[in-house]
Amino acid sequence: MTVQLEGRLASRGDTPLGDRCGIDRTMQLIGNRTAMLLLREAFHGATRFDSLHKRVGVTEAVAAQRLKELVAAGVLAKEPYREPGQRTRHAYVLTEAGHALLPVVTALLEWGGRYAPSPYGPTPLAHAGCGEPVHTELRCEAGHAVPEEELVLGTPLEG
Amino acid sequence: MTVQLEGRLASRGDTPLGDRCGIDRTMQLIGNRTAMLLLREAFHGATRFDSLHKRVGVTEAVAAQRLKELVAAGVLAKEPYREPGQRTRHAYVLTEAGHALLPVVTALLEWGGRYAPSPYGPTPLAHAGCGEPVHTELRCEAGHAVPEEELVLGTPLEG
DNA sequence: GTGCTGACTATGTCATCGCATAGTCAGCGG
DNA sequence: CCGCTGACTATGCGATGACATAGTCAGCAC
Repeated sequence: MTVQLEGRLASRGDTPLGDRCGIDRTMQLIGNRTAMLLLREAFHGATRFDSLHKRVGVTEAVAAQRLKELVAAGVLAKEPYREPGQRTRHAYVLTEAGHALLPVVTALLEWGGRYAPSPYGPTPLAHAGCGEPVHTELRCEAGHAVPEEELVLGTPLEG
Repeated sequence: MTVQLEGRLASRGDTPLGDRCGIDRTMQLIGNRTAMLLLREAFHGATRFDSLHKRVGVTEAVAAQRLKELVAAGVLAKEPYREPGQRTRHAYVLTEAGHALLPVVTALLEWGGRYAPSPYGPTPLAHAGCGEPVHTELRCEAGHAVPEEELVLGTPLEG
């Protein structure tokens, strides 16, 4: 019923993990509502400050602050671009680390659609190739779907 | 390079999504560091208040508050139990909605291990069945791995 | 060089989240 | 019924995050 633990983790008693844990570090970097919503819009293809702040629905000050943090975290990069007849502007684009956050974003989206339903209903994800619904799930490199009770957590401190 | 949008979402201009978005609702319910860390410990099998608050490393007041919120959100349930020779206590156990958060937690863990590295190294996930490393990824119901550029987002407001 | 627009920055205020310390409360052992 | 322990609750304070309003700044159009 719970994740299996290995090595030092298995008998850590009640000592806190602190920043040994990747969840903690991730949440400290990008674990707030506004950052996630900015990422959502980045995945939707929004790149301009104006568009991002309006679509997320926060004030410019907050958007500027969060975007600065996301750039500092290496999740977004500021790239100069110029449209014809326009001055040079900066686009916020997802870095590799940013793109790697897609499972986080989709997992939050799926869960919210199912367990925090709204009058608007869930937002379905689909595969462009075959049209089938898409889910965020655990798979091992051998291709097996991994249910919770078959998940083993190693410890980073040994070996 | 970005998620493809369908229907009303495709041309929403710069209007905010607000709580039409499952990401937003999820983040409002459980989108803070302490809640995620409490869930981490719940997945590790911790059920008792004392254990949870110590392992997460927050004060009792904060743990009590967050646990109350998680119970209200339907993610944890308080269940009475009695050990022999002990008085009745309450265990915090994951509900079905709570278990459904596993992909969120593992996605955060994986990302942190890779892109917010610590001196302790990443925490590897493995499949108990075959020993292979496990990843949180997007799959369609036909079994295809879905890369970002093949992901289509529907809109909840039509049909 | 004036105006316009996109992209911020500044200020002030309020709510939320965290910490630290201290207090409460229930019930079993003695 | 006294004390201990686990599980909270209360209070006070500082940091963070949000909002609203207003100001700045760069550069192209004219």
